[in-house]
Order: sequence, then structure tokens, then C-alpha cells
Amino acid sequence: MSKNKQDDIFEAAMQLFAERGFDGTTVPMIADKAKVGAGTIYRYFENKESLVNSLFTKCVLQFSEAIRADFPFNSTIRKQFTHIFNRIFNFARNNVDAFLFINSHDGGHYLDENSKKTFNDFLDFIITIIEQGKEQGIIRPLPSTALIALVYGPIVMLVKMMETGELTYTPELLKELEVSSWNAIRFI
Amino acid sequence: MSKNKQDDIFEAAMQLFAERGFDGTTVPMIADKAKVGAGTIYRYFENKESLVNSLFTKCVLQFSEAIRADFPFNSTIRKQFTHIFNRIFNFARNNVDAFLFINSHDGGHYLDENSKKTFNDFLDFIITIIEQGKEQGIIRPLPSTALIALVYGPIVMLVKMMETGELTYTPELLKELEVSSWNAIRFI
Amino acid sequence: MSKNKQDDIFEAAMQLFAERGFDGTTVPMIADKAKVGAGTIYRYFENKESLVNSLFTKCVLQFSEAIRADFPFNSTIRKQFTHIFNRIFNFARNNVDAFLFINSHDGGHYLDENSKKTFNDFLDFIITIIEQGKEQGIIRPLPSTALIALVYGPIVMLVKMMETGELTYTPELLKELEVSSWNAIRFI
Amino acid sequence: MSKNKQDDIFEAAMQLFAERGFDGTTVPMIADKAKVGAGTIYRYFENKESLVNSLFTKCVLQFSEAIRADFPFNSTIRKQFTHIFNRIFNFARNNVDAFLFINSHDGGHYLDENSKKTFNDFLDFIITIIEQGKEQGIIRPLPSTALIALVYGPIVMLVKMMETGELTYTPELLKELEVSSWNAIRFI
DNA sequence: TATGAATGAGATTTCATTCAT
DNA sequence: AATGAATGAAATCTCATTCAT
Repeated sequence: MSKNKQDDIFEAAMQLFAERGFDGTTVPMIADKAKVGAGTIYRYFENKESLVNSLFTKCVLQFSEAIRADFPFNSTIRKQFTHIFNRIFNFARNNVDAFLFINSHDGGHYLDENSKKTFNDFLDFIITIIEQGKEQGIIRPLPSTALIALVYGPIVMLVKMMETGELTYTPELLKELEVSSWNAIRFI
Repeated sequence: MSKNKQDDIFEAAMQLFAERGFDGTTVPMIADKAKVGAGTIYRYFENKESLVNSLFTKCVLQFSEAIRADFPFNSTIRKQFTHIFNRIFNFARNNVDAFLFINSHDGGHYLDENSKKTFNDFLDFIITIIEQGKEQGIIRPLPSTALIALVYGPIVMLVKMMETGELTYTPELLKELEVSSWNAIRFI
Repeated sequence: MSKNKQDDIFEAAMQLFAERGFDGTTVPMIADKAKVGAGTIYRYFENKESLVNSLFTKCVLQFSEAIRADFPFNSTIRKQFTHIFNRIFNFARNNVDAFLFINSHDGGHYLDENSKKTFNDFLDFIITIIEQGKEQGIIRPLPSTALIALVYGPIVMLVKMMETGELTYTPELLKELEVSSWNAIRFI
Repeated sequence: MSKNKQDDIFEAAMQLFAERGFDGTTVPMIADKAKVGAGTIYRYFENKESLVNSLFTKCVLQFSEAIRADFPFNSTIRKQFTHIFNRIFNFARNNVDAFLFINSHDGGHYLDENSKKTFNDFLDFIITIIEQGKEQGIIRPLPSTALIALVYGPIVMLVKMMETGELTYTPELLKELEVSSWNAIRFI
């Protein structure tokens, strides 16, 4: 594994949390996968909850960063949508565990306020774009949260399906899905 | 509660599993909420896993039944889509916990083969309809699982949002969402 | 053992805490001695600290009650002293573990405010008597805490010695010790 | 701190053992207070038990030495008593932690035979003096251990009280306490 | 020589399950 | 049939000790 044990622990915890959930994952499971002693985890994290919260924040920030980087602020809404859709999808494909971890753990009873805030900050960014699209009459005049659900909901499910092998990724498929998602929210 | 303790246990377990997950829910929690003794649960279910599997199967069958009842086999694909969409949404709204329980627990490490099969049987029904739509050139020629994700993914997320209060249900909104979902999968 | 498990746990904990201290006693040790499962202790006490605090308060109250019962408020200071000395000693002899537990654990880092207050309430009772003796010119005009130390300090040590067998109790010895203790604090 | 790490460790351990007891003190706590690495402690002591035993023996020897130095073997019993009482008290005041450590730890389950013997050797010295006093009819004819308890018990308690601020030291108070203690054990 | 990160044995605590009532 | 007190296996977490640097 890597030289950095904290990263090994993060990586192992992420995979396990994504697959089995927080409560279904034991600390020794994480230690085994990370190839460290169980006690070592407590040198890096105060407790299991602290670990999941650190991990959640870290993953959300990475995710958020991946979407926001090179964002075409001066482009059309249509192109901005493509950017966001592709970036989310690519992040999800390259970081399956991180993506599934984020999406299966938001709302968890073990997440602290800071973790929830980090996640909401990211959503706010998306909402801002959507609001602009609605103002311009390009995106359907539905509640922004509903519009997010129309686009984001499929992605979560699609990534899960690709993970289980129920669906196979191809660049062409991605392009088609992007069109479908846009069709769901565009005006007319 | 009701006169039937098994149903009380089912109801309590469903609410807790939906909110906290299987591993985050303890048997005493279920007993408390069901207002029965912890030991009583073991008179109705062999163990906690057996309970969750019984519950999952029961919920999926109810769900499946709600969608399939009065299915307009001789109608157009468009009308069949409306039927399915509305039925799923109505089931979800009237059985929030059951719906969220089903959707957060498929793939759980505690589900047995039978539970998974029951769920897949339901999906197969949906897939059949979709395949017909594709054959008729009315639905976009994407993999059926992808088409399911495009429609079902948003619903799961929308129901969660309504549950947390991030989104408010209105009949008008439902109609709009149905259109959006159809737009996502229809050919042109 | 008794029919009451909470008392069995109290008794076992008291013996072990008196002998090995709070930090030197493990929960399984207590469970073994009390002949209960380790988990049972947590049905009666929230945690180990809660157990030691409940036990401390209980023991101090019993101790305090033993000293205060039948207190000869209208007697001479000399007779009141005899009462207190004999009662403390008899309590200590009949409840060696409780007495040693109380005296080795006051000031412990695990005791909460309530426990400390209960103990101080008891000391205040003794101080009141001593103050009266000083006012009457019968007891030496030293700080009350010092006077307590002069009387109580030996008792603690004597009881320990009797427990280890370094000293053997006899009623005659007790009488002599009472005289010695009185000599230490009386005026002239 | 000093140039000598072993002494730093001794000093830190003594303070912590005096305040929190052996089992309530962790090796990292000692290392922190001594400003050394935790591993360093194991260069000077085989293990934690070895440390506490070395420390105990060291403290008892210092204590014993402080009492025995300049002992007025040819003086009266009364003067010998004054010597011992004052020396104990002064040692205790100048070495509060050492004194409290010695007195709260005799009988500890972690002390080895050698430690206990060192402590008993010291007591034997005191006992010899007491026996002489009894033979001369100057000290009350009680068991020697009881006489020790009558004098030593208060000192331990008084020093604790001075440490917590419940009692304030003055030279005059010390003189009075010496008289009180003598009164406790003198014949007549 | 000195360190402190790493460890795993053992501590505390939880909880699925049993069983006497 | 129903209960909930009791249990002990397994979870979380701590800390004495080691060892690579």
C-alpha cells in the first residue's frame, strides 16, 4: 500500500462504507483492509464517527472540486449542463466508492453538522446554475431541488448499475444519457 | 397499535430500517417502537435477518402489486408510462417508509437470494414494458436498465426530498415531473 | 448470592474497588465476583463511572446514617465524641470494604460533583460538633479540619491494619483508642 | 527540566501516581509530563511495574533517610518523638507528591516484595522507638502498630488537606499538632 | 541514545438472542 | 403467547510495549 497510513485507512473505510454502510462496517474490517492494526485507526481519528465525517467531508470536497474546476461560467446553460453532467459522471466512474459513499451516506445519523454543510455548499453551486437556466427560460420552471433530482437521481442509479455490471459504460452511452437528462429538464 | 403484533413489528422495523438502515437499527429499538417485548419478535421471526428479509419481500410484493394492478395492457406506451410513473409515485407517497426501505436496502449484505429475486421480478415487469416501447420506436434505444435509472432514479430522490421537506408535493408538480421523466426517455 | 443482582454488583464492586481501586478493577472482574454476566452490569449502571459514583454515594449515605442515628444531641461533647468515635469504628469494622472504599476513593478523578457533595455533607455534620466543643473550651482551638484529621486519620489506618492482620480488634483496645483520640483533641 | 531523564521520569511518575494512582496513570501521560518520548521510559525501566517499584523504593528510602538523619538516640523519648513528628511533617511538606505516593500506594497490587520490605524496614525503626517509650512507661501500653496509626494517620490526612487547601500550614499549627499527637500516645 | 508511530491484547460497552416467569 | 432480564459474543476503544528511524 501507500506510505501514508491515513490515506490507506481512508481508502479502506471508503470502500467498506460504500459497500456495507457505516453501521455494517466494523473497525477491524477497516484495519484489515487498510493493512494496519486496529489501534492505529485511533491514532488518526478520534473514533469511528470522526473517521466517517472526515471521510465524508474529504470526498464531498474532492467531488465538488472536480465539478467546479474549469467551470465554463461564460458559456451557455446548455454547455454548463454538459460540463456538470460529464464531470459528475466521470468523477463517479473514476471514484466509484467515493461517489457511492457520498450518496448512500448523506443523511446518516452519524454525520455531524459540518459534514452536512459541506454537502449543501456543493448543492448550492448546482442550484445557482439551475436558477440561471430557469430565469433564461431554458430550463423548465420546476423547483430547483426537483430539477436536481431529475438529473442527479439517474446518475446515482446508473453508477450503481455499472458497478454491479447491470450496465456497461461506453462514451456513446454517456453522450446519450446526457441528452436524456437534458431533455428531462429543458424547456420544451 | 393494531391487534396484530406481527404487523406492529413489521411497521416499526420498516420505519427504523428506512431511517437508520438495517445495521443501525437494534432489535430493542424495533421492540420499543412496536410496543412489544424484545423476545416477542423472536416468536414471529427466527432472527433479525429473517425479519428484514420477510419485510423486504412483503414490501416489494406490495409495491409490485400496486404498480401492476389495473395495468392498461392494451393502452399506448405513453399511457402505460403514465400509469407506472403515477403508481410508483403514489405508492411512495402513501408508503414512504416502505418505499425508502426498499430502495435503500436492495443490495444489502443481509438480503438473501429470495429477497433479491423478488425485487428483480418486479424490475422485469417494468423492463418488458420498456422493451415494447423501444421496439415501437417510441422510447429511446438505450439499454433498458439505463432507461429504468432515468425514470426511477429521480423518483427515489424526489421522495427523499419530500420526506425531508426540501420539496413540497402538489398534484401539479407530479404532472410536471411525469412529463420531465417521459421527456428523458422518449424518442425525440 | 442474593436475589437482587444490583446488590450483588454493588457488593462485588465495593470489595474490588476497596482492594484494587477503581482503575485497577475491570468490569469482568466485578461481573465474575457478582456472578452475573458482564453485560448485566450495564442494565443497572450506565457505565463504570456511573457505578462507582452510585456506590460511593450509597456507601457515604449508609456511613453518615450510621453515625447520625441516635445521636445524643443533648449530651456532653465528651459523650458525643464517644458516640461518633464508636459509631465510625463499628461501621468500619462491620463494613470494612465500604469504609475502605469511601476513604480510598474520595478525591478520585472519576467522582462526580454529587458524590463529592454527599461526602462533604457528612463532614459538615462532624465539623458542627467540633465547633461546639471548641466554643465550649473543651476541644483544642485548632482548625476543625485539623481536628478531624487527628481523629479520623488514625481510624482509617487502624481499620486497614485490622484488615491486614497487623492489629487485632478487642473491645478493650477500642476503648483505649477512643481515649487516645480524645486526648489528641481535648483542651488541656 | 533537568539534564537527567531518569529523574524527569521519576518526578513525572511520582506526581501522576500521587494524583491518579498507578492504574489511573498511563505511560504516555508520564512521558508527556517528563517531556520524553514514551519509548524512552523503557530505556530506563523494564516496564511500568518496574518503574513504580523503583520509584516506591526510592521514595521510601529518601523518606526513611530524612527521618533517621541526625536522630537523637541519646535524647528523651519525648524529644525523639518531636524529631520524628517534625521530620515526617517537613518531609511531607517538602515532598508532597513523594509522601502521598508512598502512603496511597503501600498495599498496591503492583508492588513487589522488595518494595513492601523497604517500607516495613522503615516502620520497624519507628516501632523500636515506640517500644522503648512503652518500656519506660512514657507511652501508653497499646500495640505498637496502633500507636503508629495514632500518630501517622493524622499526618497523612493533614498533608492531604494542606494539598487541597482545606488546611493552611503555619509553624504554630505544626507545633500544636505535634502536641496533640503526643497527647494521643503519651501515658497519662 | 531517543523517539513516537504502530501494534494487538485487553479494556469498556453494545446488542442479538435466550429463557424463566 | 408474551415478556424483558440476563447473557456473552462481538463491537468500540485504550494503552503498555515495541521497533524502525
